[in-house]
Amino acid sequence: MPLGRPRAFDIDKALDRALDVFWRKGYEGASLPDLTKAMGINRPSLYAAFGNKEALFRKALDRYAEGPAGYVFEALNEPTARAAVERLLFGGIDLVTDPRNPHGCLMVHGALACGEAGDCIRQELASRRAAGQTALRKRFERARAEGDLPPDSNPADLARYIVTVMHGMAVQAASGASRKQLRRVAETALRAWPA
Amino acid sequence: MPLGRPRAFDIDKALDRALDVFWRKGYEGASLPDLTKAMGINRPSLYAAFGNKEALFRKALDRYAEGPAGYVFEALNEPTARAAVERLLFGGIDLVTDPRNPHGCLMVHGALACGEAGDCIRQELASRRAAGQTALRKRFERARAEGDLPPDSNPADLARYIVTVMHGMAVQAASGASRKQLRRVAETALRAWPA
DNA sequence: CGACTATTGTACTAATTGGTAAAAAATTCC
DNA sequence: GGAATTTTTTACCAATTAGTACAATAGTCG
Repeated sequence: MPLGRPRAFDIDKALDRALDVFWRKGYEGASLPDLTKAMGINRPSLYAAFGNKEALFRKALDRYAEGPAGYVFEALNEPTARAAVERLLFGGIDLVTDPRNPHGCLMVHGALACGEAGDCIRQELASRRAAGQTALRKRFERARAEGDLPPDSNPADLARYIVTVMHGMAVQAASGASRKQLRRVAETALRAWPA
Repeated sequence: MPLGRPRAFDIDKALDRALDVFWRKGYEGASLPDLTKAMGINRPSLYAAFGNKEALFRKALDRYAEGPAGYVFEALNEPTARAAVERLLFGGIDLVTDPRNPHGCLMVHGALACGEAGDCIRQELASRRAAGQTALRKRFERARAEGDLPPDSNPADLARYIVTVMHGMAVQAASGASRKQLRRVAETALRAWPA
């Protein structure tokens, strides 16, 4: 039980609200009034609890990775590369078209192009996307070593291809594509999968 | 020869500079000082010549569509659907990785997520992307009617798939992917093409 | 109760945002 | 050489940006 006046809001719920705002408007597009209003707190409370806008975004990003985007880790643990890819694609579609959330992917459109103020976050997102791609490549390398993928397949190329399709689908979702439409995209994309 | 004091700058060159700034920073991320500095003019000249920031962006967008993105029209005029798709993919890669330009696609990351101020441009970009996808679908419908695509192929799905890959590659390019890497992505994507 | 500690609300700051008023300057028309 | 017209320059505006100082408040500890 901490000392001093108790915090009057649920810090996790507030973070969820902040995540929602960043998800919908991006890092630079989300203003502090937007955030504080959605979080139901005033500005000094935000700064006391989260640091500043950038730190708040990073915490929201962590929450995004562990929560909504958590399916990625499960996908990588599927027994076969094919199963992993299917789960990645269809799980990703469910995420970026979830009616309860803003459509699209925070890691893609949180800060894809921005002014100097957001450059640091832009790089952070790019490096997280790259990390995801690397994890997938490693999964494919393992699959090839296990005979799950043919010896002439290229894990790096496959990983980049799958990630490219996923990012493209995030753009599609942000533009209003439906879950059904994206599932057909995923099925088409899977036709490129090595036999 | 127009009346009054002659304009001291080349309006087309200025627009090219503005396009470059928007391309690199996005609509909201590009500030007026960014723009005027790059264009080499001061603010009232910008407003007199282009209207306002939004009108300037729209003109830059038109220029983008006719100039750098002009390959799309040529691609759609290729004799076969397969040739059109290849030209679309590899031409798009050349565009989004052109060392002379900011990496990525203005129509994708010009305003993917933003505050209320940019919402109008966000919709404009989404509708232009949709228009491109529709044009591709029509091209595929024609191809199927001509026997160039198998009767059981789905033009709408194929168009959405190709556009998705292209948008994904734009994200990849904005994150630093090389031309060579994206060409391998395109080759992988083409394995999904109907025989 | 009183000391201590942390959060809250209000009010503020300095810088930046997009946009403009008004005068000076450069050209054409008569 | 004016009069008319348009662009340039400088200076400004109101609104918004992220961030903070400070006093009031609400708790725990002794």
